[in-house]
Amino acid sequence: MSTKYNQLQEQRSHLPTFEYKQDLVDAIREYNILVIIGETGSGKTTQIPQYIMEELPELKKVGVTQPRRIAAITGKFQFAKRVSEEQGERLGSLVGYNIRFDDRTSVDTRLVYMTDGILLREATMDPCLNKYDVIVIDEAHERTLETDVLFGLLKQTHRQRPDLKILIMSATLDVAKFSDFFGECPIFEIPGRTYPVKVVYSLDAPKLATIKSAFVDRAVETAWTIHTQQPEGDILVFLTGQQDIERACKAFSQKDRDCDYRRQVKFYNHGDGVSRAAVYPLFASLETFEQKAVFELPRQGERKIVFATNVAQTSVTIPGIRYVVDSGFVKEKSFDPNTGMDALLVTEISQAAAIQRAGRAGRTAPGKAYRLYNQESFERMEPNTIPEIQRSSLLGTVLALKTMNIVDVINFEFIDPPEETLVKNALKQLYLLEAIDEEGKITKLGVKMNHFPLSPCLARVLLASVDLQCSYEVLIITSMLAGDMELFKSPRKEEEAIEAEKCKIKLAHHTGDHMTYLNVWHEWKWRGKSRKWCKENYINYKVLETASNVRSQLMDVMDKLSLKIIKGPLIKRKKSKSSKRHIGDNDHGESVDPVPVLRSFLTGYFTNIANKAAHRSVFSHYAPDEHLGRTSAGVSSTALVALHLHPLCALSNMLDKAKIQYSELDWIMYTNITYTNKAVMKGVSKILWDWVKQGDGQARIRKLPQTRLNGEAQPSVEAEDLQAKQKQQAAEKEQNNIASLKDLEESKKRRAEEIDMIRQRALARRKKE
DNA sequence: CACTCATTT
Repeated sequence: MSTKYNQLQEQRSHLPTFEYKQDLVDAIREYNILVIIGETGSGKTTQIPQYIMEELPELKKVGVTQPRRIAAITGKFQFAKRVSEEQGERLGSLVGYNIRFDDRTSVDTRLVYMTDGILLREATMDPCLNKYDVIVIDEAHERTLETDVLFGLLKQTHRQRPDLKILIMSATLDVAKFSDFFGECPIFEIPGRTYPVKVVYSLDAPKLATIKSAFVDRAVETAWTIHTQQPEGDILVFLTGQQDIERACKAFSQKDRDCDYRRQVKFYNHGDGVSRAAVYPLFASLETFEQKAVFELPRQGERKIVFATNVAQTSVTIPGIRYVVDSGFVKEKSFDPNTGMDALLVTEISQAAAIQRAGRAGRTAPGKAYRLYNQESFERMEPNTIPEIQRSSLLGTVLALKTMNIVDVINFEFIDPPEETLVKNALKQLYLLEAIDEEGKITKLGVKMNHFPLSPCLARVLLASVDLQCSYEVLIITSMLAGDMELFKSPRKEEEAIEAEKCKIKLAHHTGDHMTYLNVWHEWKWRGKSRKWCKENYINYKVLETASNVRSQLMDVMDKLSLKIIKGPLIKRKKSKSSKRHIGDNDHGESVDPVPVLRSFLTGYFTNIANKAAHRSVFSHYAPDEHLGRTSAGVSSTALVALHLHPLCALSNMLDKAKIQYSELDWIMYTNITYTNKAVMKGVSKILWDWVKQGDGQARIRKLPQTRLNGEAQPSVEAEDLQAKQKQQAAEKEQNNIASLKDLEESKKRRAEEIDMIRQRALARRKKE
């Protein structure tokens, strides 16, 4: 061990941080808040926490956060393990890590690496973080939602516990902002170790906007030019999504097949003979084994060309990349508080992202980055990517803050405050879910909801299911929905696609997706949780595997809160001639009654209901009044936008295969909605209007105007007048509701305009400083 | 016939 230990110590002394060890230690001793700029390859993540342990014994417990688990486990989990070895200890004793489903710490652990989500959760329970003497926020430049909330909390904590050492570690982006936020604290800079990257701009593309329609083809062309004219080194091409990538891979492979390498490849030094291209797609939803190939070395005489999404920008590092092709675009999600929907749009990247993408070419040797846009376009880009907190639903965040008794959430000290409407939207939703009261204070129910690692809506559903006596079933469905990953695969080969459709139909429940999920779970369990069965039925094993983990975690929480897990009532299937066991049936030919299950879901999603148009497979959102989803013109925009079923929905499938008729559909509830080029619903089940009427959700909606959800002063007389007026309007609207749905056809044009407006707004939000 | 980038408790 001692030889290895000595070797490791020797290696440590060659890292760029080593030179600054004493200065760093002095700075940490002197200042309680410090910003550290550490470039890639400086060794900051592994070394600085160790310096604290070695030189500052009075600081007993050190917590270091990372934005992703992948960093804590695979690639860089090595760092928890590595640091342990460097300290001559076993992982989990002196040095450990704590991520969801995997806590590797003990009472003796001094240094713990964790995800920022874990620390945020701990902070909700103990805002002063009394357990720790040092908190290190690593990769702060990534500005995850969790990091941003932690910033605000740490600033508060600092006032109450000035002795807590706070270290903000970031790559060289926007650090003055961090220092300003933490009272102009000192900034410490450590150089990194990367190779120079030459940036090559496209000369014939005047504006980024003009290449938007053609960037895939242009990216393929550029990559091909590099492949045929540049010396050795692999190529990484940044595109936006699975479809782009698959198209690009196909086009590039075709060129590769058509090419006479001996004649056409100008610059060639892969040894002897003819070179070939090894083309790989890379995106997060790719199966693990498919992803693995990307990280293997190319065969002799081959050049690796990887077409990737943004995963390759931050989450994974591919060895051997010397050329980067940057399309200049990214698919970005942004939550629109006016409609309550996520927009997923192809948008221009920021300068910071462009720089980061280019940097991927210089990890192993000097490299080149080809931008498909010109320098002027680069200069006109936003300097930084809009932080996640300004384009996400803040439902969970606001619930967490309310749990910490922060009533005035609007004025919480965010480093980059989100738009007020974003916070207000979350406040209203939380009130409707009964998580906060009229005064904006957390309710008992809200406290319970916050215990669950779920979106507040799903947590509410789970709690409702306990009262409705079907928590066993709802727990399963909730676990499957929590990850929002695709359960059913959609293979690209035609024969396979047909097979996959058949499987989906076989597993489908007539009420829609929620019960279908339950069917899938039961079948999977029936088959001994087999991976083979998943493969044969075109089901994502990963989804069921994580659902299984989530389920046991949720069960622990339910136990702690003394919530009962109750099996729902069964219904007897009508006698059929065949003795074959039906999907979802038990051994006695009984199946789960869908009614209590769906009513539980409606408790959390009663605002997500829609009604089908007369003769088309299009739905119209039901907005009981303008408090949810309203535009400044006072028109409920969601109500005007046509909602579509996602092609993977059970109902959509059954409609296609004529298993059910359009006329059988009336009201539906959805758990998820996203704009791409239209509004698409996922997680859709049939419901009855009676259930909506019987719930107390509608009454709460009417009470909204008299609430003070951010702890504002008493409502004025004027507001009460407004409330009375709105009450009347709501009643009128209720009556006109059915009639107004018939106007759907007429409002088709307006809807198209609305969609356009919403997209414009999403883009404008990006543009806004 | 049209489909969701990336994270995480």
